[in-house]
Order: sequence, then C-alpha cells, then structure tokens
Amino acid sequence: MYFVLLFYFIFATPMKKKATIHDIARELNINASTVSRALADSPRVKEKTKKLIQEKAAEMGYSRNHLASNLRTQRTHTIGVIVPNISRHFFSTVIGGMEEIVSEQGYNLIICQSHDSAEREAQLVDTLLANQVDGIILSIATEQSDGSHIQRIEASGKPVVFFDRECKTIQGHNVLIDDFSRAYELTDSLIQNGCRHIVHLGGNSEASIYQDRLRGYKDALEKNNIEFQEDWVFKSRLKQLDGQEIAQQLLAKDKMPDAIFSANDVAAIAAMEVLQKAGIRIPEEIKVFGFSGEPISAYTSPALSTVNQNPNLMGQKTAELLLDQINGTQLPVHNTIIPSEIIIRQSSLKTD
Amino acid sequence: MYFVLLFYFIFATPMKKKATIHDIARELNINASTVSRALADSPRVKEKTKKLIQEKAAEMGYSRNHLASNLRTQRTHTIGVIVPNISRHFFSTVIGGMEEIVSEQGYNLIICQSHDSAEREAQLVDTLLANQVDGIILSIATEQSDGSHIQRIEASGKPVVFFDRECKTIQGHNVLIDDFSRAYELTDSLIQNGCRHIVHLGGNSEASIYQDRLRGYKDALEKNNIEFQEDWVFKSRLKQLDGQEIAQQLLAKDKMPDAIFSANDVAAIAAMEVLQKAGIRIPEEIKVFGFSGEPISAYTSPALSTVNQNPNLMGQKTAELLLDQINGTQLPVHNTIIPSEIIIRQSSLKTD
DNA sequence: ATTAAAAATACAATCGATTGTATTTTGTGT
DNA sequence: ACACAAAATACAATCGATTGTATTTTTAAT
Repeated sequence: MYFVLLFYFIFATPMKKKATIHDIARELNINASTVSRALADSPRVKEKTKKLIQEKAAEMGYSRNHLASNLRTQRTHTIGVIVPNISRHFFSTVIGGMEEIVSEQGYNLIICQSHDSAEREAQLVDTLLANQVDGIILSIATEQSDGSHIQRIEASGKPVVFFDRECKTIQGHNVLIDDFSRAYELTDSLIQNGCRHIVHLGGNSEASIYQDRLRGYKDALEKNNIEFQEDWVFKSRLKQLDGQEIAQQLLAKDKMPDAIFSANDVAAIAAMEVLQKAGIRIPEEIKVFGFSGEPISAYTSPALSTVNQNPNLMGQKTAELLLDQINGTQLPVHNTIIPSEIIIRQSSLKTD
Repeated sequence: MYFVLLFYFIFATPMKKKATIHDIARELNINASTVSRALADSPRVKEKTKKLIQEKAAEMGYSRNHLASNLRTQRTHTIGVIVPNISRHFFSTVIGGMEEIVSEQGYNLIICQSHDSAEREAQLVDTLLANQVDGIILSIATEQSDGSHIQRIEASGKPVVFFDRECKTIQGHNVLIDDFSRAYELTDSLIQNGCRHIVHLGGNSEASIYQDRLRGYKDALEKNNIEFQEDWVFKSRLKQLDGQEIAQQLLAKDKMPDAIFSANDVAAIAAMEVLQKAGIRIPEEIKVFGFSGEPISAYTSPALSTVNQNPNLMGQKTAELLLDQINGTQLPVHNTIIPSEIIIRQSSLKTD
C-alpha cells in the first residue's frame, strides 16, 4: 500500500493538488466562507483580512475552481454555438463576431460542428444542455428533422438564438439576412444585363435560406415576364462536386442558359471552372452570380458577383441578443435582419 | 412572501427545475446512489430495478448534470484550444481536424482566439484551467511574452500540445511542419527559375515558424552563392496592409527585386496586387511565392505558388497526441512533423 | 430450518465554492 | 465599565453526482 503511494508520487508528480479555499482557510486559521467572500471582494470582510487572504491565495497559487462555483451558482458563463462547419469563411467570421461581444462580458464559447446532420445536431444540443451552458446559438442543419431537439432547448428554459437559418419549429429569435430581396435583386440584375434563360442552383429545399433565394429568383423572373421553368432549377448540397456535375449536365444540353444564379459561391465557382474549361467564355456567353460573399469570389477570373452577408455583424448581433436574454432583458421574440448587399463584379456584367 | 412565490411561478415559468437523481430516487423510494449506478449501467444494480429507474428517468426527462458529475470525477471531457484567429482558413481547418478526432471519444472543444496577443493568451489559459479542461491545445501567439502562462499550464499538470508555432518555453509536444525545408525548397525553386534578387517578407522574429522560414531562405541563397542582404528582408505582421506597404516601398526603390518570398499568402497576394496595379507583370518581371496554402491562392491571377501545410492532418495528429496524454499513454516528449509540400503555380514560373 | 455467502441496496462522505443565518468581536456612547 | 448596535467572522446547508463502506435482502447449500 505504501509502496503504491510511493510509486504514485514518483511517477505522477505533475498531478499537483490545486489549492482550494479550504486550504487557504486552514493556513490562516479562518473559515472558508470568509475566504470565499474575501476573494469575491465582498464588503462583509474587513479590508485587512481581505488583503491577508488575497496574498496567501496568490502565494499558494490559488485559482478558483469554476466547476464548483458554477454548480453552486447555476451559471457557467459559457455559451454553446452549433454551426454546420467551422471552416467555412462565413461561419468562422460570424463566430469571430460573437466572440468579440461575449468575451467583453466574460463569457466563453463552446463551438461545435453539426456538419449539417440533424442527428449530430441533436446530440450536440443535449451535450451542451448537460454541460449547463447559459445559452445556445444555433445555425440549424439543412437536413430535415423533427425538431425535437429544438423543443428540448425550449423545455430547458435556456435562451436560444438562431442565425442564418431560420427556425420554424419554435417561436424564437432569428438573426437573418433578407435572402429573398437579395436573390430578387441579383436575378433582376442578370435580367437587366440581358439574360433571359437563367439557371438556378439551389440548396436543400427544407432550409429557409434556400427557399427564400428560390422565391426571389422566381419573383424576379415573373416581374420581368419570364416564364419560370422547373427544369432550370438544380437542387443539390451545393458542394464543389455538385457545381461541377451540374455544369457538366448543362454542357450536355442542346440549349445552354445565358446565366447561372448559384445559391452559394462554392458551387458557382466550381461550375464556372468547368464551363471555362469547356471553352465557354464568362461573362460573354454565360453570366454567373454567386451568393454568400466568400473571399475567394474576389479572386476568381472573372471576379464573381455575389452577396455580402456581413457575417461579422451578424455574429455580433446574435451574441448581443442572446446576452440580453441571459441577462433577463426580456425582449419580445422577433427576427433581426442584418443589412446585406449584392456585389456586382465581372462575372455578371454585360459585355458589348 | 407567498405572493412573491406566486409571482415567480407565473412569470418565470420557463425556469423549469430539471429532475435530479434525487428526484428519481424519491419517486421510486430508493436511494440516489442506486439511481446513479443504474444510470451508469453498473453491475451492482439488479436488472429489474435498472429498467425501472431508466424508465422513470426518461419519463421525468432526466439529463445528467455534467457540472456536478465533472466536479466529482475531476474530468470534464473538454479540451481548450487557443488559436490566433479562428477565421483564418489554416486554423479553422486544423480545428476541424481536431474535432473529428476528439468527438469520437466524447470530448468537446472550447475554442478561443488570442488574436496573437500574449496577454489575452495568458488570460485564456487561466480561464481554461479554471474551467478544469482536461487538456490544452495551443498555437502560441507570435507576440513576445515571458511564457509565464505556459509555465502555469505545466504547473497545473494538465496535458498540453502545441501546434504550428513551436514552444520553446517548456519541453512539450509540438506538431509542426518543416518550415525550414519548405522555405529552402521554394527559395531554391525561385533561384532555379533565374531569380537572383529575392526579397523576403518575414513575420515576427520571435516566432519559430518565421525564424525557420527566414533560415531556409538564407540557406538557399548561400548554397547558390547569392549574398544575403539584410535590407532584402522586411519584417511585419504580414497582414494585407503590410503587404501593400512593403510593395509600395519596393516600387520606390531604384532597383526592383526579381522575386518575392512572402512568409504568408495574405501579404503575398496584397503585394502582388499593388505591384500589378503599378504595371509590373507577374511572373515575367517579378516572381512571387507565398506560404500557408490559403485556398485563395489558387484563384489569384496569376495563381500563387505556396506551401500546403495539410492543416486537417495537423489537427488530427495534434488531437491524437493530446488524447494519448490524457488517457495516460505517456509518450516521450517530442516534435511531430506533418508532411508538407511546396505548390508551384504560375506566379513563380519561368517565362521565356 | 439455519446459516454462510452472494447480491442488492442504503448510508454517508466527498468534490469546491457559495450564501443565509448564527455567533463572536469590535466600537461607540454614556 | 456597561450596554448595545454594528461589524466581522464562523457555521452549516446546498448545488448534483459519485463511490467506498455498511447494511439489508436474497440465494443456495446443508
């Protein structure tokens, strides 16, 4: 037995026991509650003993155990964030914006990726709730789901804010851009530049953003007296491969479109490359318009027209809204619209 | 008093008290410890009562409180990650790789940004330690520091792995690429393509990666009998603005260089744009080589030569190494080198 | 039926900090 | 010096789950 202890101390020395308030209390012949109050700078402790305790704490390398503190106070100062994919520029920028806001108030973010899987998203929600986060920020997976995990958040009473993808399962705060208007504007811009046969690369039709972009497209066609054609719409996950495949399909057709409106930049760029390799000139023969404002879009040749979604601002607003809820400033549930604008570049311009 | 309670229940209804193991125990006239064991599927509980308990738990919507559990077990299954900036493609991809690995073993990541400030980094380290993370992954800020916060990690006995930026403060695991060799190779490649006057845009000279890239550059010059000139090296933070300013400085000189080796892509692209706007043709008059493999580099015109750092793999290896340490598989401290390769594109090619 | 062994469950301490209440100490006025 | 209020500190319960030990119940063997 002693042998084992010896063994333990020799080989596991890094495992130093951290000092607790009780250790400090013992050293000073004082009660732990006083130590706790002193370290919290409570007026209930005499200045002199406060100083004594704080010095001893520093000397012993004390650091408050947040687990214990959080358990007692029922607050963790931690916010759970679930996004489809952290390495997409849009999302990492949104998160950057959130971080700016929450860190000012001493909050931390736990960031998780759903990879657009509803099942994983549900898992993550449960983990976050079990970890007692103070609130959840969620960009819902495009994959269809019964929304039961969303209801679990609601049942927990924890504040939640949705961004980018609107939540229809429960009444909650959504921070969005006006996908419909931007889609309308960009489609209209293509038409003004002479396009009459505009193909749309759309995303999962369960997701509100893709529904709205499609609606904007349809509406612009209608207003310009262009008949909407079902087979001009290609639905996919809008990954690089999807863009490439759809471009191939277009190349195989008798009649090529004179424009492509892709619901994201990744697919737009992929399609553009395939078309160009096949000898098609952009924007002369086909104009292309993307969506989501990836930084790459400025560097493609020709530069890709797209939509700036102000992701940093979106992150800030989302975080502010959540903190307001956490702090009890009960705001009426509503949707916040973040300003956005279409960016017209070479790829969609008229050429004479 | 009752009135206050009434008020509370009417207006704060979302605040539902979650069921605890004690609640379940009370309902079943059983002891909480048995409930705890049943939910952990311990063999010490009869199958019949286990089922009873699990059903009741489900019925009451029970969910384990990780705070309490973590406090007792002294493990949080949470890993703290500190990176300079989450929205840089390299880092978000590294994090993606980490997440793939740790989520398999039921771990979560707390992701923080240091913005390359040593002070903020130190703060974050303390917060993470106070939150009792099971380990820390760190890409050290380039800003100089006394390294005291690194020593605090060591003192805590918590496992730590460094990646991308080597830690010289303490002996620890580092996951790196061979910056020296890649810098050597790319400089040599420029020389083979006829360049004799190669300017280097370097980063903070405290950071090992920038030291090594500079060394590779110097070494390649020396091996090719080209005299190293101090004023060919421009040190900066390698942001967009830095690249632009340095390009302006170059334009103002009597004799322009015939190549630029930038220690990152952002500065390389910024410089390239300024030079091109001034009428200089790339790669005909000046060849440019970047570093870090930003996706944008493939889309600039001309496409930018760069170095692929395999960030996803780097994240995976880093996470594996940390988990090994957490799980007690004590590996000897060492540096892990992730394969990397130079990507030669249009911007650095010889033109005849 | 008796009893030892094995199985199942109950008890109680613990993790570390917080906080309402009780107690002791200090200070003031007379 | 005494009473009394105010200030400072101590006590003890609590947050919710875990776990070593003690106790009760069940099973099996004689």
